[in-house]
Amino acid sequence: MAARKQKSPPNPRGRPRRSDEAAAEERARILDAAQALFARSGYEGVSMRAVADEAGCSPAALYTLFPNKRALLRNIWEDAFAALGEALEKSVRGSHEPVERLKRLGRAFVRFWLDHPDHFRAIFLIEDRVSEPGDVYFVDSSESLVRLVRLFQDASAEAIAEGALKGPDAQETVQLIFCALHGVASALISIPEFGWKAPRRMAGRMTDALLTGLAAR
Amino acid sequence: MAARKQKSPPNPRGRPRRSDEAAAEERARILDAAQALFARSGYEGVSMRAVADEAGCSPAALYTLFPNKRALLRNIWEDAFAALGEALEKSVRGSHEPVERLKRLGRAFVRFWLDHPDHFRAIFLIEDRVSEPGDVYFVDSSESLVRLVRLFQDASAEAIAEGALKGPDAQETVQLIFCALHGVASALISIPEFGWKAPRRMAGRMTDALLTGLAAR
DNA sequence: CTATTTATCTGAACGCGTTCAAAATAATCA
DNA sequence: TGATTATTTTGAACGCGTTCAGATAAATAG
Repeated sequence: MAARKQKSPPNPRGRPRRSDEAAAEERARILDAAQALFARSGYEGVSMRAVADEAGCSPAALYTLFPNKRALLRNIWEDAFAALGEALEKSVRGSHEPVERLKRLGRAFVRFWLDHPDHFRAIFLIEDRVSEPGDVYFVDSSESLVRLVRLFQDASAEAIAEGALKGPDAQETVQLIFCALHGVASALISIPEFGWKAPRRMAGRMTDALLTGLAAR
Repeated sequence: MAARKQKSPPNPRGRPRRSDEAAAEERARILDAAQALFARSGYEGVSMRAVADEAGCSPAALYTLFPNKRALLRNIWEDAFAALGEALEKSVRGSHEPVERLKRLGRAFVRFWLDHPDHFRAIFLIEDRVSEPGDVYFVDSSESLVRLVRLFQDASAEAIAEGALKGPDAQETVQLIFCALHGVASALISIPEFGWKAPRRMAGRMTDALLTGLAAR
């Protein structure tokens, strides 16, 4: 306990480290700049040089607060996850039967990404997103993401508890559903020329079939 | 008919265009160089400058034969698709029941990408893969890819014909299966820290559940 | 005040994919 | 032969993400 500031020598020499508040403020200014650029010109509009210009500092200065561009962009993802979470919650509002809830969540999940393909691309379709040692893990980086996953988890657990889905494992069930939905969004967005039969109906068909299968196994 | 060389004036002035054979040969040399570099040091080892060095020309010269880096890398994908096709064919060799065949195809499909994550990343997890006007479409760019998709299509059509899957649409059925499998591979590869319950069992669970659902609907 | 120490910031550089004007090349025409 | 013309090749440049040695800034110590 009291791990922070464990050792603060009473007379620090040299320039003092910038205060947490100052750092947070600067970080916020930079993130706002990035947000503005992303909104204005999409992912490719957000270059480190442009962000630095917008924030009024040198490109190199960004690297004192963020290890790399992806860390900087996490902020934008957080906003997207928050919006997705809202859309998901709205989709199940007033609906109580867990399997029906899962179906609605699935459709809303895919619809959200189809409506925000730039965000999906920036988040999932970039190779160097894979975590590096010392990096904050993707799935732990967003409060909203964690909460959003819980919507699926809760509905699955309930469905299993009342026998509407055959578990035994709620976690595995959730992961199957998530993979399938992610696959629909990913394939539709990243292979648009595939000749998809009914893009906007795909999520519904997928959840219906998968949940039927998970109920019967 | 006879659309090629329709108009070749008898006395062309200026330096003659390089022959088709010469162009093909040069293309092959460049692709070999790229192949070697990819095998040696993965995706990030394949830079246009490195390829040019290996092929003995200037980086700019590459752009007379390929519109961009991705077009150049399509060759490597083609090889991956060919290998995947072989793996898929091997997985259903000696198996005739169409639903069982689909299950085997599904498992083999995901297993292949999990065994070749670098290829998967290079092909699917890069944002600028999205086709541009005038570009050869991704799905049409590979003979092997087309043939591989047909394995799924044939099995699905058979399954529907004999009532083991409820269509009505074979194409849509295939697309659902493909999305689900792509989702499993994509999620497992691009979000390794998710805490997957049983990565290597996922594909089997997915195809079992999905096909059960598609049979019952 | 100056010297010292530490933290922060920046300009220059690297390799990257890509573009383009200019150079080199290879043919025909006179 | 040299002039002309079309094609290929290239060197230099752009903006990109990122790194790093050195400049600058802000505190204490004397």
